[in-house]
Amino acid sequence: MPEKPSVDGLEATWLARWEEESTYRFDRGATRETVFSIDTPPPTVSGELHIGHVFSYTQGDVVARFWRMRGKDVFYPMGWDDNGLPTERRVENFYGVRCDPTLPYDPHFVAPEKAAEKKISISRRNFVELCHLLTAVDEEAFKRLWRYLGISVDWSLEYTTISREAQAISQRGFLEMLARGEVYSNVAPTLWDIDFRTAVSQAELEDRERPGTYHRVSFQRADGKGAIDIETTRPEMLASCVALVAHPEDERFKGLFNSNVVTPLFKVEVPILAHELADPEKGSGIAMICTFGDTTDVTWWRELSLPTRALIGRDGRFLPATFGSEDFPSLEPAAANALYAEIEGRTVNQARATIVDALRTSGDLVGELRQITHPVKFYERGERPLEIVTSRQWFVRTLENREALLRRGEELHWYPDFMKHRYRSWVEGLNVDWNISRQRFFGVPFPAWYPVDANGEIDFDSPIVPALDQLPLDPSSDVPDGYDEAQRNQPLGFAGDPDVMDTWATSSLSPEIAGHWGTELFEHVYPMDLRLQGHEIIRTWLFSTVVRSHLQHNSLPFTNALLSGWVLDPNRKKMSKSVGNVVTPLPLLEQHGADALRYWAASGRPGTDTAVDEAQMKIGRRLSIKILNASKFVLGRLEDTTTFSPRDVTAPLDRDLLALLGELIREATTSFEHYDYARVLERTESFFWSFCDNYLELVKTRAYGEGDAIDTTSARATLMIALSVLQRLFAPILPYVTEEVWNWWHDDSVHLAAWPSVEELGTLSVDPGSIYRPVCDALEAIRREKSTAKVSQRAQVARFVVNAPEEFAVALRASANDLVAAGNVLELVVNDASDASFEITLASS
RNA sequence: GGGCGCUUAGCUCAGUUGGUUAGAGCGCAGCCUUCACACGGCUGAGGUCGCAGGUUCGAGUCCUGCAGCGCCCA
Repeated sequence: MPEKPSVDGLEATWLARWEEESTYRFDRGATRETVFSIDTPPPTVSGELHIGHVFSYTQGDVVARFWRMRGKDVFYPMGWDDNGLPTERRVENFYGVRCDPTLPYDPHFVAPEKAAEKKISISRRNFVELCHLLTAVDEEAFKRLWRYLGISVDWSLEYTTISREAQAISQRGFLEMLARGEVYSNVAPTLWDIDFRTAVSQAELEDRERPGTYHRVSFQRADGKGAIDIETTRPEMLASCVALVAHPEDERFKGLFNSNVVTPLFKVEVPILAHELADPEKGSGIAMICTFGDTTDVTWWRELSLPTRALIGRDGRFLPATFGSEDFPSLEPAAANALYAEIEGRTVNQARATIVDALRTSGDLVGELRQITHPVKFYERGERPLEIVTSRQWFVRTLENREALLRRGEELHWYPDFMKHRYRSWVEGLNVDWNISRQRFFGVPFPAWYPVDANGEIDFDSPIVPALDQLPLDPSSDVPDGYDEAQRNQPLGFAGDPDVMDTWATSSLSPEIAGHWGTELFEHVYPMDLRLQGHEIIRTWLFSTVVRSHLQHNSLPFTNALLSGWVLDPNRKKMSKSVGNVVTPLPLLEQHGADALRYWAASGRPGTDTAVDEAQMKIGRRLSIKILNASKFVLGRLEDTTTFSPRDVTAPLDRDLLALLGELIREATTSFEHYDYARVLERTESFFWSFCDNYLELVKTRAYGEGDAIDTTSARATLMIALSVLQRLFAPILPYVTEEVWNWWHDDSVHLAAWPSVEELGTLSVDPGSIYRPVCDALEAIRREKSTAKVSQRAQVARFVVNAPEEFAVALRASANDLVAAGNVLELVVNDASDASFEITLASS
């Protein structure tokens, strides 16, 4: 035990020890009954360490540590989500490169130290190599942070989502879904980011308020009986207009349904149709349907069985089209083609200017333009509005499983419970199947090839798939059975699937990847006991994991979901890179210590957003120091700490302290079982301060001074027992300081010690608090008197008269010696009275 | 537009099934250099529990409506 204990430097000491002794190693021989398995988010290793990580992972670690002390074999792995677009983005910016899949591999390529102004184009393989290189570096940085924080994962269970095993598992999952018909490929309207040149899923959408302009455009009725005005923010889509639509109950348009109008400029005859999604309040109450201006267009197109006249290409520019053809009818093809020639190959904005000019010239633009603000759909990582592009994609059937997925949501235990609404409203709002293919590079390839017919056409409807034992594979370099490499992309040969899986398609298998699906281990850890994650990824990670487990195993992937809140900046504002208020954890860790940051994180209740609060960290640090000092005081003068038992606790005050401690244990245990770690901290902390301020003060003379041997033993035994319990109650939250003080009197780790139980306190037969509380009240009265008189707390009290009701009086008489010693009281008089009152006479100094 | 959460002391938050004078920490003020702890201790001041109704012997807690803030979904 150090002369002057300090919380500084505990991390280095104990990290090394835990590593050396494999304190947190999972017992692979454990059975399902004794295992507590945790599915923790594989963080995106973007190189940016975030205080939000500290917050959320600490909350999970606290829970893991509790279950470990409860005697569970805790399966607590850690993974890194290194595949996918965020990594590609980081590699592009970090090295100043861009992937060009048409380039050949350069085995001698060395990435520049610093990104140049102009991006270098490199081959797909070179690009993927850089992704591996950089994520390995980033993962080390994350790992250091995790370890410093004291996260008790078993690092031998570390995984990455781009590893060969993760790829094999992802590909197996895909092939089994394909075999069961749960995944299909289709050419369909797809949400498309024109900058990233990839499809994105509904889960990756976000609405952003953007200014827009309503253009009122006039459509002539085909029967020549006048015109219909529509309002649109996307006049450039006019060439792909396939219908007008109004609400079925809208009296203004009821008589016009199923009659035709002619589009201005392109002169295409289109019907007026009815659909509930048409909003009578919006614009002129009647809208044009184009293929495809937004997701509502897709719904209308599908539900009203409209033709496809898609014109936006993968680069966001207008595709070639010939009016007067079967697909693009027109009453005046020559004029339509002449105008279309001006927008073909142009961007959306350029085309808009052209079309608006033409409408103005033709007189079909009615009235003034009207500025509005409206929600526009963006890819969450994107900078320009999404377009809807028709392309071939793989989809997982989520829509037809909607009801079953809703039931899974009900089956899951949510902490906090109200978070289930997030899941439910998301599932209820699904309107397209889950698109899992991405036209990108650093991801898990689809394990499929397609036959190429004699004309060189690819037959996407008959994929050639490998056997499971051939996984993982890459169809762009591996060859299907029965073919050879020379037949790649040749007539009567084969073509590999060019896409990679969405990153959620991989991380949705985190239980399978972490638990090594296909081995016996998986049977011992799946379904996981606990999923831990932030609430912002309910619709992505949680939802997709539930989908995959439901389809693959007909089960929930985990029994309980613990949702952590957001971390807000010190001013309670959302942190974002663009605002520049993102807090990095390392300086805070170094300044306040890991236990202090954990204290702050554990104060945030499940699901509750919490601001970065250095004051709170300082309180955590102060608590840690107090634990050091109190432990030192209790243990410091005893040579033997092993001989005390609850049977030695005989004094009424001591028995009552243990009774109160028993209540604390009961509450802490129940709270932890319901993942309410914040309450455990609050109650334990409060008990501990009272223990230090009151109990220690009351018994220090009896325990360590001259006195009656039996009473001394009773006090010492109580101190030992209480200290042991308190150190263990704090251990999940403050692992460093508790390990330090535990080590002063134990050989084993506190983190492997048994969670405190009421049984270890023995039989007490005391009404909890019936003695301790009145005695504390009396002690506080003495302190108040001395404080008011502005004298030292050590000042002598000549006479202390307590007028007390019977029970109060009994309590005081039972611990009169302690009270007299702690208050430095010369004469204590306890009188029976109906109401409690104190008379304190200080000794003259 | 539908839904969820929050609103309690200057600040951050507890308040479990309705039950005495509503709690904690920080901050503030005063005091104590005390033999575990000055990276400390003791004591104190400070609240018409967002607003308006209702149920009840009794409401911070239950019900209805409203307002503000935040979020989810469309």
